[in-house]
Amino acid sequence: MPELPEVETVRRGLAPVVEGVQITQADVNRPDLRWPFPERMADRLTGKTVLRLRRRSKYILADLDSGETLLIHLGMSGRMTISGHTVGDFHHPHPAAAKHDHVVFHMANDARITFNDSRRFGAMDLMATGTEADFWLIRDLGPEPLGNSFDEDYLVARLKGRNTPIKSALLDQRIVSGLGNIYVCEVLYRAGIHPGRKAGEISAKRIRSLVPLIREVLNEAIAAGGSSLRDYRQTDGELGYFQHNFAVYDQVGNPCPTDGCQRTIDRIVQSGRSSFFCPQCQR
DNA sequence: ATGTGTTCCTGTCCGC
DNA sequence: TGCGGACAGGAACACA
Repeated sequence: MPELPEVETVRRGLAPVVEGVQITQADVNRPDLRWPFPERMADRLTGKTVLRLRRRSKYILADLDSGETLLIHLGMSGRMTISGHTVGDFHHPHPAAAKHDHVVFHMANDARITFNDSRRFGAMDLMATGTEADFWLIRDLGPEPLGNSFDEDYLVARLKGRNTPIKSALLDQRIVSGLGNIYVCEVLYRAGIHPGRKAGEISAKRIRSLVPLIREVLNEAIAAGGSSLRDYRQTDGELGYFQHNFAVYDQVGNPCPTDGCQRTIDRIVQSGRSSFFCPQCQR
């Protein structure tokens, strides 16, 4: 589920609770998620202080005072929740252990961070801090969509001659990293581009228009605390609310929100994934 | 190299 | 209620 805005929301929720705080204990309740955990992961986390929480694409990076960085990917169903801390005048009590609580971080400030992932498409790994450029999970990622190296000229050059549908191209993390199914659908709606259109056949002008729209959609979603689908929550249990702003995602049969458009939102399947769009407004 | 389909896993929902 | 099938925020992998 989590795309860039959800991961950023999780990072922002966790940061004030864990930055500068020691991990007193790490419970690792199974040997793997999508891949095996790194050797002696619990030992390499225990007693270490989290210096800083960063984000790269859909990865949360926790820099430790041991010189290692913990990488966390939430996959489709990964969740991180905080308990044992106080927000305003509300104290979040520790809940009972739940099914699929795979890793639990006990912090020196009595907060507890629980990683729960029913589908186990998530991942955790450790790398030497500062070696992102070479690290297998990070090295092939394209630019951050909210960063300076992602711009109109880059996207035009990158999509030139590509035969793949624009929907697939924007989901390709090597081209731009952080978008997922929801936000690609929303971006293409705002750009008026049909998801099935071949990337290389779209005019440079229309490709250029995608760049500010990608930034706009992601920034709006971050401001809304991400999208809460099914039971996704922010770290403090609050719901994000960007899902109320979906124009097309999961809106099959609902009216197109464009003024004067009489059509309803349609769905097609592209490489096994749903694309939602307005057949009138997106060409 | 590029494009496409499959696969990992669990949970939920919908029709019968 | 039960059962089967479709579908779900990701992305590596195998194969044409």
